Amino acid sequence: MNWSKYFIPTFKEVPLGTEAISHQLSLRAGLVHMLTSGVYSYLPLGYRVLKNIENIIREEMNNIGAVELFLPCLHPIELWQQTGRDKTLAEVMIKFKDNRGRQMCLGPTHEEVITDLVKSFVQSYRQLPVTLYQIQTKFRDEIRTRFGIVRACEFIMKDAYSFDRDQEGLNKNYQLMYEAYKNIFKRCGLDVLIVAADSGAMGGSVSHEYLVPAAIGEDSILLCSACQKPSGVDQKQNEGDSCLLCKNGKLTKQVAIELGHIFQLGTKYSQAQGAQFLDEDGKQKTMIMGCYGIGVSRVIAAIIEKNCDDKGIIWPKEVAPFDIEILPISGSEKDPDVASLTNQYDSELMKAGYDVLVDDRDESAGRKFNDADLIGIPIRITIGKRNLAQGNVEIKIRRTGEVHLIPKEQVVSKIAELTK
RNA sequence: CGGGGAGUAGCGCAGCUGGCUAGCGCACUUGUUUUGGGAACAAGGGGUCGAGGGUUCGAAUCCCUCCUCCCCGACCA
Repeated sequence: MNWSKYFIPTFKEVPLGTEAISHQLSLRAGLVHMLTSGVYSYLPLGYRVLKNIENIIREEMNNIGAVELFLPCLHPIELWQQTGRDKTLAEVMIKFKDNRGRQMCLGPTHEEVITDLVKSFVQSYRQLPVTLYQIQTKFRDEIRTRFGIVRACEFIMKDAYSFDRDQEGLNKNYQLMYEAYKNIFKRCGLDVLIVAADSGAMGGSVSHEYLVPAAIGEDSILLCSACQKPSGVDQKQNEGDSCLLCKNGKLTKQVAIELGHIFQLGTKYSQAQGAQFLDEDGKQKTMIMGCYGIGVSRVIAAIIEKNCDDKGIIWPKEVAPFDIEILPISGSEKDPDVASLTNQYDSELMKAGYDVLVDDRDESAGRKFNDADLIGIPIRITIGKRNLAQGNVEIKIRRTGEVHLIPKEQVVSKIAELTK
């Protein structure tokens, strides 16, 4: 992919009215663009990152037997009246009447829709358990948006729902999700803390939050000053208490971003909406539900927040918009050697399965270097006359800053070695 | 919704105690020279100064109302 033909608007200046580093970098690196407060476009580079995260999620969901589907975001209000959440979620719900006069809303979440769907098709215990998920836009009329895509009115969420015939089945599904979530965040390059949480307006009993400690966090948790772990299953302890786990440290308050939340819902929705099935013993029973959410777009902000330096973003391998950036030094494109090596590496690396971005713009070297640091592609290949005079090409690792001067014939094999 | 900050070219800003034709840096266009860490020169293009009203001979600048964006709080998954 040539930079000149892609759409990557980068900025040197810090955008007005931004404080969070992830907010600044997501705008400066041309990942997203604000339409109005809390509403963002995903530009090609940001969209690639989003898709990479989504695919990690898909793999891990599919791995535990969850099945992807796609639910509508346009809902009739009657559906929400069945559970009473037309009232409890009234403040965040975006409502309007359509041209036929029907009261509609844009889905802030999908428990009602999925329950309605599953009850239409599942009548027997033989059809259970079922776990379905989607990756979709949610709409929430936030009173206050925050830090760009961290808290937006329109955002991408992965939400999964499990339906079981009994609590034992739910426990099993819950445990599968619990582990899958750990894998997802790990693959996104994030160290998450998992804490038992209040299930709030979602209802249900057991619930866990996946949090990343960061300056821009909205949730506060108690962390041990010594072992850096959350205070365990009991968040009722107060700041300053001793850590129950390592016994060495004191608990201190730490803000964190909530990226995922899993809930054991029980029968709150299935009861209200009449989602029942005929069990083996011939009795009608209510389905037992769980729900499992990840703020996909918010994950991007968290990754940037935790993976950057003063020059820009440092993408973790699996979510990077490109694997490799080839940077021919300005002016030297006209140099036949530089040009042919650029093309050669581009096509060989593509054949080897890498996503390659070539900065083919006619810009000064400094400009290209700074943009490369800003958008944070993990590996940079610099081809310039200076090193080429000795037959060498430079490979630089964005995260560590380490530089390898490699004979030009060995570049592709060196990349293979570095990415092993 | 309470408190604070901000809105002047695509981006970042100056100008604002009432007075020249609204400016600077970056970006953009054309040309020439450049090219290993945000190049140089020259010539250009681009503005309802957030909106509306008021005061005045004259308003980006003073007054009033409103809108938008950001931060803190409250609220929330």
